[in-house]
Amino acid sequence: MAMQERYEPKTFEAKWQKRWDEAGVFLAGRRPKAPEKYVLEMLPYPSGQMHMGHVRNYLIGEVYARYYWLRGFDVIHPMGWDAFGLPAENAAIKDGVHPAIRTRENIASFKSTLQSLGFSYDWTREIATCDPEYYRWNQWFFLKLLARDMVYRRFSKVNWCTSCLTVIANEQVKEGTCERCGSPVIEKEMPEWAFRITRYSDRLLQALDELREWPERITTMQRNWIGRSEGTEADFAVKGTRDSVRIFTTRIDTIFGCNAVVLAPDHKLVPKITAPAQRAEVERFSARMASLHGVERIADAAEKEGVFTGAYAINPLSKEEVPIWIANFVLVEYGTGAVMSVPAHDQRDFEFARKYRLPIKVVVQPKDGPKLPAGSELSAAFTDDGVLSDSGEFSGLESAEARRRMTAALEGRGLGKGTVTYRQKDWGFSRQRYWGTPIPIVYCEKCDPSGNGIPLREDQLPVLLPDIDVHAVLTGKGEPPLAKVPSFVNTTCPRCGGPARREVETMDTFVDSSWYYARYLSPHYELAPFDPAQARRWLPVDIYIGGPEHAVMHLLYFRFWTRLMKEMGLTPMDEPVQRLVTQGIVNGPDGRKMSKRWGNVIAPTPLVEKFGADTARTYVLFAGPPERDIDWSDDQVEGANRFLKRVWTLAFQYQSKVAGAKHDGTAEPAALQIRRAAHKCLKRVGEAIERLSFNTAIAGIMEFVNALYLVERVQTAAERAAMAEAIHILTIVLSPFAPHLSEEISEAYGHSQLVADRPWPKYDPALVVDEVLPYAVQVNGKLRTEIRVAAESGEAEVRAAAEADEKVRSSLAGKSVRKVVFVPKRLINFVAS
RNA sequence: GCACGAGUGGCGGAAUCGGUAUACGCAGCGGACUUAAAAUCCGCUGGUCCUAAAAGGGCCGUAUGGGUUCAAGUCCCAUCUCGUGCACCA
Repeated sequence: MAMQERYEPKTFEAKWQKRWDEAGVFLAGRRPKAPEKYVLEMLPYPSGQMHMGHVRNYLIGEVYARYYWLRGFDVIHPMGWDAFGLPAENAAIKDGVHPAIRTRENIASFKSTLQSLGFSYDWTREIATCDPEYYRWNQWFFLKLLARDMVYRRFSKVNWCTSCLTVIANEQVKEGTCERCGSPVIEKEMPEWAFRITRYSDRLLQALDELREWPERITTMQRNWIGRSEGTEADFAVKGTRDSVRIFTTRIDTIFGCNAVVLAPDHKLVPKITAPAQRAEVERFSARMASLHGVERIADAAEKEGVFTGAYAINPLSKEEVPIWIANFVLVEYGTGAVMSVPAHDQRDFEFARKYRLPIKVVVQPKDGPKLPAGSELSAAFTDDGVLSDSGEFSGLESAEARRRMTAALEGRGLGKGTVTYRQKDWGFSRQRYWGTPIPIVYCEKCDPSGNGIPLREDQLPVLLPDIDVHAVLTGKGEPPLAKVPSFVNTTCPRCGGPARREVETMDTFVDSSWYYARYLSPHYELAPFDPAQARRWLPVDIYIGGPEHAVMHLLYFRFWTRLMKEMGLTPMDEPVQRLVTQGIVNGPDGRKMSKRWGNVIAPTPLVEKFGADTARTYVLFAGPPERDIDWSDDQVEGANRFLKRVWTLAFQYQSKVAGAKHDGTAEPAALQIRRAAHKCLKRVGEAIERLSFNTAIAGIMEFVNALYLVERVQTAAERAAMAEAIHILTIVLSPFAPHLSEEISEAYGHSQLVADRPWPKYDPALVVDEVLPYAVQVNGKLRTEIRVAAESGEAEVRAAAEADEKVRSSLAGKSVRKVVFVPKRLINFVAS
């Protein structure tokens, strides 16, 4: 079939998409004996409009997946939809469109856009988390985890809008008011369901060391998030009572410098210990702190404020009496909600002591250097470790040793212990939302008078999300939406069969995304969330690609869930993902983040219309390395399109002349030159793709095409065969990037087999080494000239050739060579004086 | 404040293990083709100095200042700027 002269991608891109689909070339599992690759991109939330940032994310996995298919692997490259969630529900409150309808439309739009770009997904494995077929397994996991005591009910602070009378999300709180109605938002204690992820804090932290193919900044963020700190808890007896205050500190070595004990304003001992004379002031302060929204209390951070309670505590080691204060900077939810204040060795305590004129006592001296002045003379806290002074029997010890001995002393007297504290909290996962997975719990007054909740039996799953009258139920006000649906709420108790009420909260969508990667392996499996045999074959995921904004929450939950699944015997490994890639943002042409507000959003569809899918793909991948942000550039898009046109024109020009040409005779120099370029390209592109350097892979193909344009003569049988081979190699190396163009050319050259189903040729090692190499010649490290010598030359020959060079001779004139540094294949350096 | 990452031509970027800095693309300039333009193809393109110019050559140059080394964009120390994340965490 003759090619037409012009490159018109519109005339053939859809054809190839159909052919790939019909041939089933991207169906995972079609090479059961081959080694496997699991290529996964974070599943998208299908919002209204797909933009190029999504496309970039998926293209990284796309090229990788297509490459490994060519390399003979069995590849799974699935796509699905994170279909539950807040935006669809908020939109429904606004315009009354049922979230299910909107979500279905958005999915259809996303899917057709992805298909128009020629993505190699195995669509037979598509999942949507809002399908009962999927979310019933969230419910199944919930029941299993409840049985393993990994789920519990607790009270927790939520944002409560005083006008909507409902819980709102953090991102809906704007400067302490509700984004929707502008009314004040307060913190309110509400019951919620939580997973005991903190039982795994230590394991999740330790295993980060093993994740060598994760970006360091992601593992660092997870470390900080988990926030492990080793310290000591110590009991300060409250003078004149039987109570004691338990404090947490990482610097027990400074305890002899303690001038006060400071409690959180909402610490439970506060009302009990406050002296009558101080009561009014303490209550006023506590009330003011409670009325502040959490965000404001932190925003006000600079100013440290506190109030004396009138009570005194006894230092368990020094036996000194110190006052008990309450202060805004102590948080009830961290550590024990109480600290010892040591102003000489903690900057925050220092500022506090200055403000309220509390005594400052130095008890740690620098190991070397001058001694610290008396506490009253200090200008800032000394927070480093050092040597203890004025610390009774512990004086003279170094800080680390003192911490061990003091902790042991406290333990011995039953007044404390060494502990580990984590910043990470348990994962509260219940939401007062409609558009999520119903929690399979009922409340029965007869069987469960305390309202702990009765789990359903597995055979009662799934609890289906009821259809609703959107206007009546999704109001954004009052009770949770499901509470307004009597047919859902009213049910029977699984124990006594009497009347009962269903749990009306739904699950956080992070539950959906914690295990979806395993569901792709057997998306219609009915006995369990997925088939463990498939898990053994495909897991862990080889490469996982997504935005760095998911560094902590999603990726920690995802790791946590993987451990749970292993303990349930479902999966073989501790960690879900071998290699993690976090891709950069695609900014608008103005360098600002794409957003409707700036009107700088670039959508894929018009681009595909104008230039074709292959240009869109090639541009995005050529623009920069995957992890870096890029600014959209229309000029560079034109450049990518020009390159593909050049490929087309090249193929067009040689089609009638070389298609099908074969020759295996002796290598003629002109033919050899073409073959060298082709095989070097093959090597370079393969290596670049493996290290995800797609921009240099494309640069390598461009250089190859440029070289083919400079070929002057293609006449002999050997030359024609070399050109035919070169164009064949070109279609292969180009196919992960511009697959439609590759197929079209390949077909025109008489190949009936799809490029997507052909092997990546092995490069010929003999063709990728040069016969003559350029050597840099340096004198004292400065470049003087470049010489060309036979590739197999050793140091002596290169040196002789270099010394024969005119410029080198003049540079060395009058000097004696003291040393010669020879780097094979690169350079020779004369060190002379 | 703490942690992490980045800083290379007019622009996007390349340099994989310490070994010829600026590959490839964009923009710009020149040429070919054309009545002309566009498109296409070919070539040039870091700064500065020597020279009328060319050829040729010298010096400087990867945020800044030091250091290690025969050799530094790359390693070490300090500083500046930008980005991201976390933040009264005891």
